[in-house]
Amino acid sequence: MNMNEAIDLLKNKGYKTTGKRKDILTFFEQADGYRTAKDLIQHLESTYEGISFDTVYRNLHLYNELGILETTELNGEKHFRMKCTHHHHHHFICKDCGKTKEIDVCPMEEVTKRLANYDIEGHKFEIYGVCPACQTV
Amino acid sequence: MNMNEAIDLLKNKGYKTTGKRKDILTFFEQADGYRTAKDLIQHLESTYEGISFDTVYRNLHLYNELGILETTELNGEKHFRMKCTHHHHHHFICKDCGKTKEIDVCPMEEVTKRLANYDIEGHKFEIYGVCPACQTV
DNA sequence: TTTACAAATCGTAATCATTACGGTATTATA
DNA sequence: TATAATACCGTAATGATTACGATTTGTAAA
Repeated sequence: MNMNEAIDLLKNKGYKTTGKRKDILTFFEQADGYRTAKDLIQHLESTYEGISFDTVYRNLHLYNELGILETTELNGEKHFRMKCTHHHHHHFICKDCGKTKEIDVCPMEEVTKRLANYDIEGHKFEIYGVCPACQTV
Repeated sequence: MNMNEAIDLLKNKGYKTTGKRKDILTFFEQADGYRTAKDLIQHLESTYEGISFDTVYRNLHLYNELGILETTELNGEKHFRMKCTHHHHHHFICKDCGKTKEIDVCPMEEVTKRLANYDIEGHKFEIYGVCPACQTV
């Protein structure tokens, strides 16, 4: 998902494309990794002083519902990033900068075989650590 | 990890084995799956009316540090279960009853190869859904 | 078995992320 | 440009978790 696809999606669904909505998309497009609501608020404050929590969280939820953003929970805080739409994969997540690296390994085919009578609704596979750019040594 | 191992560990480390601590262990031993702090408080209330949040959370953290419990974050709430100490594996987690099923599949060997310059500190692989016992059909 | 003291607990307040809401402003489009 | 639906603001409420001074309790030495 990118900026233009997201804006088209908003328009097609009848949502208004406000300046704040565009700026939120730009923020995540440039982030290239996971960011929190707090990160976003801090970023938006420079342009929109006193922006409301309501606006931020409402739009994060909207984008999540529309499949513009994907989310994960780390350290008791929700993190968001632009949704990867091209093919199924997982992520290494850098705990310092939040940037992600695609991992094209998924063991679900094998796992599904072993859970014959289970109703599988989803799965999560994430690798945590420090990316090369953030290593101080 | 089981009740007796946990109590021995507490004693060896110089922690006191109070009635509440034992009851918390019993609760998780019988749970056979993930439970929240709220679940635990509700259970303890029947024996210890007005038990303090401090007591509950302090002991959950202690048990987590000592490797008696393991934890995961679901729906914005921390969930705890007795730690599996025998060998490395992952879990299917039933969203209705919290019970888990061991999954002896872990793709980390392959993943490690693909993250040569990355400092890997941990990973999470969980499968979510409904277990056979909770399926209403 | 008392005593002494560190550890554990209580009762409650504070914190942090998130959600909710009534009133106002803005956007899309007719 | 008028209109109505949508978005936003300012702020209060919620829910999980953390924190803290005062009090109680286990443990082990005397």
